[in-house]
Amino acid sequence: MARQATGAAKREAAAEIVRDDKFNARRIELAEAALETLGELGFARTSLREIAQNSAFTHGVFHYYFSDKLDLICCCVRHYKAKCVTRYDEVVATATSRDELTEGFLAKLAATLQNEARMHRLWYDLRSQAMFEAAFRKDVLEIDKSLEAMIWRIASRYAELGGKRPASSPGALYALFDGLFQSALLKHLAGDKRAVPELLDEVRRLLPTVC
Amino acid sequence: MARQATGAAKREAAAEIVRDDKFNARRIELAEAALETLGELGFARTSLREIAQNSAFTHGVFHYYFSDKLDLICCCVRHYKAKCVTRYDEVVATATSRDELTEGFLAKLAATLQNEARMHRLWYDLRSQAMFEAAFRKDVLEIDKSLEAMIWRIASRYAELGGKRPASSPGALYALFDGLFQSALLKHLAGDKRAVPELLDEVRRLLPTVC
DNA sequence: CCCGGAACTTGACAGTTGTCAAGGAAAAAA
DNA sequence: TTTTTTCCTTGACAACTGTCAAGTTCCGGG
Repeated sequence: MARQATGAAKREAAAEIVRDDKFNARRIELAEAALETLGELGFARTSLREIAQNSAFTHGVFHYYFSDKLDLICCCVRHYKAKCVTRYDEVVATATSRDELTEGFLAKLAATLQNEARMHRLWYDLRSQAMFEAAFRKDVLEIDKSLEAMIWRIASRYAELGGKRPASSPGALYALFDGLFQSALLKHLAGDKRAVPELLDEVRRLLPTVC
Repeated sequence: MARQATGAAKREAAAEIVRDDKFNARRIELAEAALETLGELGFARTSLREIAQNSAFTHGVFHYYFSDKLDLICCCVRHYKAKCVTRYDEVVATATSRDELTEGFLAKLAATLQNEARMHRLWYDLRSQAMFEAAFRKDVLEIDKSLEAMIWRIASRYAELGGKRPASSPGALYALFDGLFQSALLKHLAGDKRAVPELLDEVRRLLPTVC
């Protein structure tokens, strides 16, 4: 009897896990669809109906899987993070010289700026929203910290390959690169063709002086 | 007859100028009122009616003086600029040593972060909006350039007082300080008491290394 | 096969939005 | 004063918003 009960309980628990997994998988599907529209229109102009229309889902589904709009967008932000934070890790892991690391980093940087401009402007948009909407802050601050760590890994490795140590704090380094990227992104979106090469030049010049 | 016509034309032109001045003055009054609500709620959550309710005006006036919502907000941004860009000029003009400049700069920086957090989060919000809304780009890029020049004036003076030259480009310097400020602002708004002192420490440490 | 619940659709709701037009008040011109 | 122009208020409009509840479809367990 006890065994049976345990068996039933186990099966039930397993079923619940499966259900939860399915539930979460669907949430991520929906979040990914939402990110498309958010990246296109920005937070201010994006409505749930617009998201639904630009996707294969109806607007009701979003309310089945998310308690409200903020919940959906928080999920989007968290999902975005996972993709973003490991972008340069391969370059860091495989580079065997300062030059190799520099060129690998710059190549990815340029590709990101050109091919994923929409996702990144959304990131800056949501980070600004976090200054108004407390519900976003926890996730945004966490992502910011992850990005800072990502930059720090690059800088540390770069310094290591030159037998040095980074010359400034993780916070300052991240501020520098993030500021440069943000500025270049805006110029790029404004149609300035020099934005990308100028960013690359600037970073190329800066790397040896900060690490 | 010719004299009369000229006189009449002159008088008419003068009247038109007066009318324009009054018109522009009113626009700025309205923009200033709008900035209050925008700073409180952010771009996404601010409606014309909300702006009107938080001010002494009715919502119709805004449509009398502005062609549409974007026109109003562009005017707000432009007006904001004028206030912002000269913030540190007095310190730069009066400081007679590196220490004096440093302390004056840091004092103003801390005061800005604490007392004008709302206006500055609005600036970051609108700069992000410019990545989506082309109508904002021209003004935003122009302000960004003015801010870069403002930082450059500080750095140049700081370097000059030490008999040196700034060690990096205006763009990189602005990116660095802007990035640090943005990050500190977010932390400050999130209730992190260490945000302000940490920003000051970081800037104090950084200034001698970049100039 | 059937049935119960999960997954999803649809339509409606109350409230808000930007915009505009008709009209009144106030000021300037005559 | 009267007339005309400027300035502003008010109310209405259609469209859109987030939310929800009633109903439908689908699927797995019994």
